[in-house]
Amino acid sequence: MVLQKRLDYGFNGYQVPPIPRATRSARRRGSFKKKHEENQMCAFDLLAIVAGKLLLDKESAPSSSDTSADEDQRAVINSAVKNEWQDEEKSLKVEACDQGSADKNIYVSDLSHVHRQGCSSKESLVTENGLNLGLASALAKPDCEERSNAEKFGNGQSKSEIGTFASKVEGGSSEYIEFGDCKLEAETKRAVKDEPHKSGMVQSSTVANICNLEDPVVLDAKPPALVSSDSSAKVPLCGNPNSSYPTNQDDVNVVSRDDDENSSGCTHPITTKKFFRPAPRIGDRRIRKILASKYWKVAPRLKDATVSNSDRDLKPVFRKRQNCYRHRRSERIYPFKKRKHFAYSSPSNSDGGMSCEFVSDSSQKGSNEDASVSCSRMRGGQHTSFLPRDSHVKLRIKSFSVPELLIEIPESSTVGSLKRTVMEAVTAILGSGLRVGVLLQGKKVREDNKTLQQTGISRNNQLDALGFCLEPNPSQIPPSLCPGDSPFFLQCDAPQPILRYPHTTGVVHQGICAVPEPHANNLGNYIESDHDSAPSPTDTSMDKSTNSKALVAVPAMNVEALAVVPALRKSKRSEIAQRRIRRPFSVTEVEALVHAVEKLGTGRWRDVKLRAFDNAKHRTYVDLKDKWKTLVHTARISPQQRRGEPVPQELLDRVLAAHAYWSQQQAKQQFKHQQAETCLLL
DNA sequence: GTTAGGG
DNA sequence: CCCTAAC
Repeated sequence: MVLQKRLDYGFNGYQVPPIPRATRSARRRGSFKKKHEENQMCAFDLLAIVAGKLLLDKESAPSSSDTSADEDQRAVINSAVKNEWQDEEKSLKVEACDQGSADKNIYVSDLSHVHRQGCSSKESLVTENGLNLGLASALAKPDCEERSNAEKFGNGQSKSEIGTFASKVEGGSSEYIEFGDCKLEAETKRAVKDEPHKSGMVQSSTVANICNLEDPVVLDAKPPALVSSDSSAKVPLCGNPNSSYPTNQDDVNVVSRDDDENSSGCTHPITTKKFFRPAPRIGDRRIRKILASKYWKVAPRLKDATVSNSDRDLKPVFRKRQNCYRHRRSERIYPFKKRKHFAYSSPSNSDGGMSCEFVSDSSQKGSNEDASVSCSRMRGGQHTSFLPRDSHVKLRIKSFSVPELLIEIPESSTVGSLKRTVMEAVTAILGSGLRVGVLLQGKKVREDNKTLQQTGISRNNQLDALGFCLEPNPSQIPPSLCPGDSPFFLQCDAPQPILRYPHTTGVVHQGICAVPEPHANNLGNYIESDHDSAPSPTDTSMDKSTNSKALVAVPAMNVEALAVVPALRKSKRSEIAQRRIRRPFSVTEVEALVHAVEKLGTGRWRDVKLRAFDNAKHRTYVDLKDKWKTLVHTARISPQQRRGEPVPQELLDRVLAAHAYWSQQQAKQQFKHQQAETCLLL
């Protein structure tokens, strides 16, 4: 039997960094690190940073002036992180940053990373993803392994639940971080007078899931939707029913363009068909069990103030989750078809100098007045140079949730394998990069070049209507979509995309969150696969708009809802690979490749790389060799059989010609060799 | 570290 | 795009 579990996690608890697979050979070759560095994901990083901050924010509210508690917590986190990363080369360190009584935060920073990025250690740095992972792992333990460090956090602070810990992330802080091509700046500020925690993620049967059309069973299951119960939370719908994948290109993108693309000076927008191949029919007759997402929901919050203690909120959740685990027993893993799931590409790996920026303001609604316009708190220095000179819109993103996951795993799988599977799924999704969509009044704002003022986002009364959603990255995003002139603004209400993760299909269906509100009916989803393909019904969800699952970002007011952390297997971390994102060659690149091969011939891939792709860091000579291989193949097949961005026939002809020529040369060489040998023998 | 080829 | 063998 195959079990399908819908997993809804608060983003906070599920920040999984892209973990490169360190194969033995990779380690041996020392390419591990390089690969790792190549896998930068700005979009995700951004989110992780924000979420990570929240998660790590000082547990205690502004009232906390207990320095010893700070120390304790820091120590706890330190040990947790250390424990989590002990097998890593990097050293993590927890730092406490005092930013005023109301802004006490604890940061964990990967010093080496910081250093590498050239950031001043004095910056309020939030760790790279790694930290989040470590913490998440720690937090997850109570769930899957009895007690854990997570609880220690709380216990030491008279709070004993993760939720509580997470709920205290209200603190304000400023963060600056640079991820290669991405420069992020996040500023948050504690709103001292937060409204009572009243809302959280609750389930709503009114909102169905966006499910894989291929799986009627799943569709029928209609897992509960995750919606905000916070009446005050106006979460714009995320996603657009009509938004097929390509349209998303217009979405604000946190990532910068590819550097190597610039050399070509030409970018190629993704064609719709590329991303809409219908999910392969699997003929899956297995019975699938859809587990209500509630079991996986994170720290649901009760609307009424009766439950002010987030601890209480969390306990049930953990129990449920524990049950879930217990019920899953098996001995065999159904490994993910990872390649199928790494289809998203993240443009974040830009080699260029473009930097994107993210400014977040945490002003609460209660203190929104100060949130609308103000630049006074902008830090001086180099970072602000990326900020608009005019009035600043301050937004606050309380949390993001990881896109929904549907996982199939044999009943006979072990719990451990389930964990690994989930981990892989999450890693795959997040590791592939996320994009951020901006919604205003439920409508997607696609004009990336418009100013906030022009779109009306900057208007105070519109801030509440502003929403963000996470979307998996398309296989390729026109670099141009990340204009350096558009700083990123995010707000608290962040609906989250839903992701289906059927391992059998190898196709990820992505639904974008929707809000149960009647007017808010935007649904969007797309199918992504690692293959270029004919357009598939972009509306796996549209047809079933009612089925689309709503995952509403945690309302601005509750943060604790994010405490849920799925089981992470630190010990298996290294086994969870992060496949490089797929980055189809553009015609321009093909052109360059062909030209170089014409000149240098096959078999000199390193030279080809140096000659034509020297500044395209993500193109290794192996990539070029592989590309040539596929080019030759492509040239030989009929145009109808070709997929992906069409390569001009002229180029293909040259490919064949060059291939033939150099093959001949090679043959000649061999012949000569043989002759020489025979001569010697004679 | 490169190259070649299977997956 | 990954992985390995072979050099």
